[in-house]
Formats: sequence, structure tokens, C-alpha cells
Amino acid sequence: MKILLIEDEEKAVKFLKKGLNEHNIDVDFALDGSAGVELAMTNEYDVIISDIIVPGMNGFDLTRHLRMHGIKAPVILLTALNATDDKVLGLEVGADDYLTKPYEFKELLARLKALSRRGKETPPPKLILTFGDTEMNLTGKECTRQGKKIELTPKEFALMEYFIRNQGRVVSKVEIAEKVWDINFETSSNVVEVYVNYLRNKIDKPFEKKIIHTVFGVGYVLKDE
Amino acid sequence: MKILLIEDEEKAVKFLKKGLNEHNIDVDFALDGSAGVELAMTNEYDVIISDIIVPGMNGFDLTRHLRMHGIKAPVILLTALNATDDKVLGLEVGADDYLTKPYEFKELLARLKALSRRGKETPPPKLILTFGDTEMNLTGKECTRQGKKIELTPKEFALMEYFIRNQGRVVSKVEIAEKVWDINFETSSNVVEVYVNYLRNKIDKPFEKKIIHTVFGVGYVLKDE
DNA sequence: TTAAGACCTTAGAAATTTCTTAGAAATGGC
DNA sequence: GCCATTTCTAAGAAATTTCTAAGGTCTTAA
Repeated sequence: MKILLIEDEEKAVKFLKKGLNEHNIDVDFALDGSAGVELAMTNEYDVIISDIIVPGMNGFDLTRHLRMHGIKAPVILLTALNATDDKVLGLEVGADDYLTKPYEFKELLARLKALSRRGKETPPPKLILTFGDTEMNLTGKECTRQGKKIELTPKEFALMEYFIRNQGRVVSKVEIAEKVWDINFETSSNVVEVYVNYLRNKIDKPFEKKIIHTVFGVGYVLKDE
Repeated sequence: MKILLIEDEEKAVKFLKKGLNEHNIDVDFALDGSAGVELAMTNEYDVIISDIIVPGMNGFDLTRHLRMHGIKAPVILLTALNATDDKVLGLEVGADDYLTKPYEFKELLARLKALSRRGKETPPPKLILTFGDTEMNLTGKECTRQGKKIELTPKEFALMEYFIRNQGRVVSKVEIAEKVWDINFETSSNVVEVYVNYLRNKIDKPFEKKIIHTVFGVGYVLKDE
């Protein structure tokens, strides 16, 4: 998340910037109104926080200005005043929220999150991993090759996912045992071999080109040829 | 503009309704939480205002509940308290604003306008969900497939609604237990399986194609094939 | 060339997960 | 309070996956 902070008290800026950064929020700031507008019009922010009283342009005018120019980023106004009339004016001008100083940092953070959330109500994107003509849809737990659906059991799916995430790199059996099976000790089991075999039957056998290759003495690798 | 007011003090309801009507705002109201949820789920409101302390269900749970069911109308919470923690909690559950009693009517009005303005920029929540030849009317709590009505009990309906809202995505049983049953702890119960079975008997069995699929070891998906 | 180790394949036993059913418990309307 | 409906529990059946084990094949290096 990236926000714009318009505030003329440098101490406040510093404090907020530090606090917000700790929560993984990027902060651009401007020390006066016009600089703020300038930044707001040339960058995309998730939220804009502005003190009501800043040099150059007050928070109301600033908000009105932004709205007139089609900038829809949510605006939070900060003020030392507690007059209802100011709040009303702020909201009417197009601000989205209002915080009275002294405010608690926690509250500011919560409001930030609430506001930024509203812009992004799109469902999470489909997670899809691919290698050549092979595709894995992690959202739907589906695997296809050349458009044909391939039914995989959970372990097979996990193994294939590990291969596809490490395509082109040779992965050892020990590594696979650790990452896919959570086996950390030396073991004489041959599960990995068995499952590689299962996978090959489904992923390679029915097709022209094989993509799961054995590197003798080292491990396996997912690649063309 | 049409709003829903959830508030148990009849005097307050009367006062607000009158005042808001004068500003051309239609007001539906509920005297307790469950009635409020019921109304919210079956009507379209521009804004929902709820007291935090109402019989049946508190404002936080109410908000969480609404959000869980995909109702995105802005929510304003009212309270006599002034604790920051409550505000934070309110915003975190998905409320959009917060007013501390006693508030001025003017301020409430301004916030209403601010919130409803922003709501207009996003499409209204869908009251009819579809998947292929299956349709769910949330308003009338009706479900049909190929035009044929399918009688569902409330829990069955909730489960089907969850499936249809997450069509194409594999949802785990734990996730279903959390979202549809509000069970947050580890449980050995098999309610989810039982209800999936009930649903299949009604949704899949009487028809050619099944749409509820088991993904062994992972969960269930709503999809074709 | 040949032996040893690495890898592949297969079948079936074991373990796990899911389905199904019946009935008990809870809920809601009259 | 009673009846009808809905919800949940429990337990065995069924289905599927996972793993083991044993024997076969391939690769490498002496």
C-alpha cells in the first residue's frame, strides 16, 4: 500500500512515516498543499492523508481540487479542531474520513486499512503455474497438459508443483523428501521414486515429449528435450 | 436514498426516521440484530446504520456477518463508548464509519451522504447468483436448476451460496466450517460432509451433470464436467 | 566386461479420507 | 406444549490415496 501524506509539521511527518513503514506502507509526503496536489495528480495512491491546515492550500480546497480533477483516492483529513461543522464540510467536499488530533496511531492505521480495502474488492487472482504446454491451476487444484485434464492425487499434485516451481533446476531426492514429504532424516524409503513414476505415467507417458528427466546420481529436473 | 437503521431504542428510531425523511431518505428499521441481518440480506440499502449494542447480535458480529455474505453496503456503527479499541475493531470487521453518541444529526447526515456517494461508484451487490443452469435468488431464498425449483433448508442454502460464490475455487472443509458454520476451532464433526451429501441429493442427483465435486484431500469445488 | 549401486516398476497392504445412513437433539410455528 | 422440520452426531461402509517391499532394469566405473 502506498499513501500520500500532506502535513507541514516535520516532526509529525517523521513519526508517521516511521510508524507506517513498519506496517509495510509506503509513504510519500508533501510539506504544503500545492506540492501535495502536484504529487497526487502524478502518482497513484491508495489513500491520501492531509492535515486541514497546511500552507498553500487548506485540506478542504485540496480535497475539492482533487475530486474536480477526477482523483478518486480516498482522502482522510486531520485536524486539531473538533467542531462538527468542520467534519461536515470536509465530508461534503468529498473527503472520506476525518480524524481529530490527537488521534491514536492504531486508529489511523485501522482507518487506512478500511479505506484501502474498499478499493480492492476484486477476488484473488487465479494462481496458475506453467511449464511449456503443462499448466497447474492452484486455485482449482487442476493440472492440464495440451489442454487435456490430468487427474492427480494430493501428493502427486504437490510433487508436480514442486517440480514446476523449480523447473530447469535439478532437485535431489533428499530435497524432494524434505520439501514435499517433510521427511528430514535419512530414510531408505523409495516413496519419491514411486511417486515420480506415478507422475510420469500421467504427465509424460500419454504424450510425445517427456518433461520429467532423471539426472543419474543427482536427482530429477523438469525441462524440454 | 434508502437506509437500514438497526437500533433498539424506539425513541431514537422515531427521531432519526423523522429527521432523515425530511431529507428525502427512506428508512427501514429493525429493533434487533437478527431482524436487521434479515432485512439487509433481502433488500438493497445505500447505507446501514447500526447501534453497537442491540439485542440479538452486536454491531461487530452483525457487520462481520453481512460482509461474510457479500453484502457491501457501507455500515456506520453507533455507540455510547469512545474507546479507540472499539473503533479499531469496528473498522477491522468491515464497518466503514463510526459515530460516538451523542452525535449531532448534522454530522450523521453528512457521513451518510459521503458514504452513499461512494457506494454509487461500485455496482450494487448481486441478489441473484448463478452457476450454469443453477440459480439462487437471495431475496426470496429460492434455488432453481434448469428452471426447476429446489427446496433447501437454511443451512443447505447457506452452503450452496458459499459454493456458488466461490465457484471454480476449491474450498476446504475447514474453510466451509468457518464461513458457513462459524466454527473456528478444530473439530471432529462431519457436518460439512453430511451437508454436502444433502446438497448433492437435491442439486446433483436429479440431474444429468453433477456440479459439486470432491477434490480428495483438499475439499470441494463447484464446476462443470 | 562386470559388479555394485542407482533407479524403475508393480502389486497389494495399510492408512486415510469421504460417503451414507439412521436416529438423537435442537429449533420454530401453532 | 406439541408437532414438524431442521440440524447435528455417530458409526460403519466405501472409496481413494499412500506407502512398503521385492524384483527387475539401467548406469557407471574399475
